[in-house]
Amino acid sequence: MLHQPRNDKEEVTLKDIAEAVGKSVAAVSRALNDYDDISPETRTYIKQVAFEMGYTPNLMAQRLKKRTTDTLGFILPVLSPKNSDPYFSELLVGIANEATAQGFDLLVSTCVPGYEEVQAYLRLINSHRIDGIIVARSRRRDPRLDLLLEKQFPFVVIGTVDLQKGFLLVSDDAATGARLVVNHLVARGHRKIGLVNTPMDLTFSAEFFDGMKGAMLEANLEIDQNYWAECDFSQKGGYQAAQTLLSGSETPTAIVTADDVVALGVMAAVHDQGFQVGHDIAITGYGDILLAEHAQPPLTTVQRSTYNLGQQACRMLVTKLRGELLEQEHLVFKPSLVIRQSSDLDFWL
Amino acid sequence: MLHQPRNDKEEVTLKDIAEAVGKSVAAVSRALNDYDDISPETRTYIKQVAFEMGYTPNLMAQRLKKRTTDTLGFILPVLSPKNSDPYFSELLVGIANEATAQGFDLLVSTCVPGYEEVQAYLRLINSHRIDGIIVARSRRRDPRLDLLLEKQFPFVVIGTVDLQKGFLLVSDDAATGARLVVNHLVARGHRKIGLVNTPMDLTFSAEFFDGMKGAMLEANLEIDQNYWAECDFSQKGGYQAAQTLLSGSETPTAIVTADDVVALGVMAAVHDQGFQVGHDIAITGYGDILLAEHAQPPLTTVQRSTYNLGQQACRMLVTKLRGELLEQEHLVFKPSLVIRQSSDLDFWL
DNA sequence: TTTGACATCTTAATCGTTTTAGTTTATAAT
DNA sequence: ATTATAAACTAAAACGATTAAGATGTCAAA
Repeated sequence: MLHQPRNDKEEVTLKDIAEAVGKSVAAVSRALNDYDDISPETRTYIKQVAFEMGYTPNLMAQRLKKRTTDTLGFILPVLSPKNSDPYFSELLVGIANEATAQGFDLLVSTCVPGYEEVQAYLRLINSHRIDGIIVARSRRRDPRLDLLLEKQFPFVVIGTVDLQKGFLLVSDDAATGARLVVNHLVARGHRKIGLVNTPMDLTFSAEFFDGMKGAMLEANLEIDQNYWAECDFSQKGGYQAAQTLLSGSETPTAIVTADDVVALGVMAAVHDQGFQVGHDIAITGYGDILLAEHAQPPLTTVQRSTYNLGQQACRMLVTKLRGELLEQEHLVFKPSLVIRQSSDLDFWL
Repeated sequence: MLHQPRNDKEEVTLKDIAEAVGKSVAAVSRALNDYDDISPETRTYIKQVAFEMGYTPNLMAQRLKKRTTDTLGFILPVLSPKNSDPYFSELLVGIANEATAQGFDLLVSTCVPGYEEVQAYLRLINSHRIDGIIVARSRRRDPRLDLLLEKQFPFVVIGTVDLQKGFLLVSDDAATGARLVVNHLVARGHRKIGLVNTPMDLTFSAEFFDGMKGAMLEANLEIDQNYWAECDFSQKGGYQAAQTLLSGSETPTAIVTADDVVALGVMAAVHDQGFQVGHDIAITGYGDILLAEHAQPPLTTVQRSTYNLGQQACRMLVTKLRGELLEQEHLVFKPSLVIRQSSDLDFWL
């Protein structure tokens, strides 16, 4: 008997298959799910017929019954419509790729950080839309984490090494990254080292700052108030921060930044003030985005495998959701320094 | 009678509310959905109790019953893990914001363009996960569109003006953009104008090329084979393309590109070859990404409201899905020229 | 012949909604 | 007193899967 793929609008259901093969709906369901109380012959026959009829399970029915959605949530913080942080793009790709590989869907929502944000998380976790959520760019005293912990909702955090370790965590090691940068600059003879940091309420920025401070102390240096600014993750922010940094009577010989995009802005400002980047003033970034390599001059930066951060975060969360054993709940990637010309031209000849 | 919000793990269902208020499940459902065969008093009472008990509808049950998912799909093409195109980031934010505003979820998947891609679309539309899909960066003879048309699946296309108009369409007008650029350069006295285009199988690139060719013809110019290259959407691609362009005996006095990120690469290459961007060689981009404004020198480019493209695409698709009247099925944004120093320094004094 | 074990299936309940087709009650019209 | 109409509800059947519990038949052992 040949079963045509149904090409009308009607959807093929288990019931249709059951009628076609002359068995019960339960038998068909169990056959398709490889239960062993269905004889091998019937099983292959049923699968064959299901295939011929073009059966695809109704996900909503499955999800209702199984009380699971096989979907992860990710909320993209959006500062301004145009602002597209390469960090989040890369993270998203890592997460989405891994989700697909694991058979999970990824639900993406957006939100401007602030009060609304918690509401957005609340909506997402209260409506059975998703099984778990990925939180990126964690903050100190992060209300999102409080909420998720309180609601006992599964989640993984990307972006800090040092939170109260009650949940899954994936991060690069910002402090070590900062140390690498400072050590490099100090070895080149720099002593007046400025900092353009990202907002200090982010755990990343705080850890970066601590790392830098530590490395500076070891070199008997400290972070001068006059060489210290803070800005958001944008080129414009970096540009403006650098302008104030350079407005004083003395200028630093090196400027460390906590983000590549910010560094690009700093480079532009330094250039516009008549300095030669890499010669008069060394500049470093963080992240090693694609643009860093082809900046003018190419940007010394800290390599962070953002894609892997997203991928591993997703993998860990899925593993946990499946109830499988997780070898480690905290994953920290060691960063490495990528030395390019923005800090490698001839100083102090 | 006071109904406590239930704080145990159990979910509040219509049945719970029904028992609490002493009415039937149907009455509760109808009350919450504002049917007019429930008396105003009961309706407000039921709503009150539902609120107090912390009721949130089970989405999967609703979706199963209503046979709709209130979810849109978007497949992010990913060339390489690190490659994060600002265009797609901005598009995504526009789409996601509008989806949220319309009460829709957004499902994001990734895929490397090619054979797999159609499979990814097929999976998505076959499994009742989404009600409609947003297709970006359309191609000539796009297999994705063939598939969607064949399956009669609702979708909207972003990125071309000129397809067989059987579906929803949102686009900027690349041809006009190219014309603006060429007219500007010609007015500045340029006659040897090179082109670094993006891949010609994209409708965008083809339309850009046509626009440029037309404008050149009107100025009695043509696109010289020696000044004509093609590359993918990356700074590296632009860098390499520009290198081949500049390797000949004669060099163009202006290089038009079809993408800002590519333009940044071209600028780097031009600079590295010892030319001064904006003075020796004018360079233009397309898109007006944030980085364009702070490039060195700031990049002349075509303003495209990518955020709005995403937003409107989403809005149109949702309107269509709701069965509401759509004033127009094709929306084309007129681009405008943003003149900056990369094409505006002193030539031909 | 009875009993148990096993393989292979079926019945029916369930998930939480929505919706169709009534039912009940009160009030108004005949 | 009967009938019609409307208001305010309810019962039960969906939606399409999964699954617990039970049924049936076959075969071997007691």
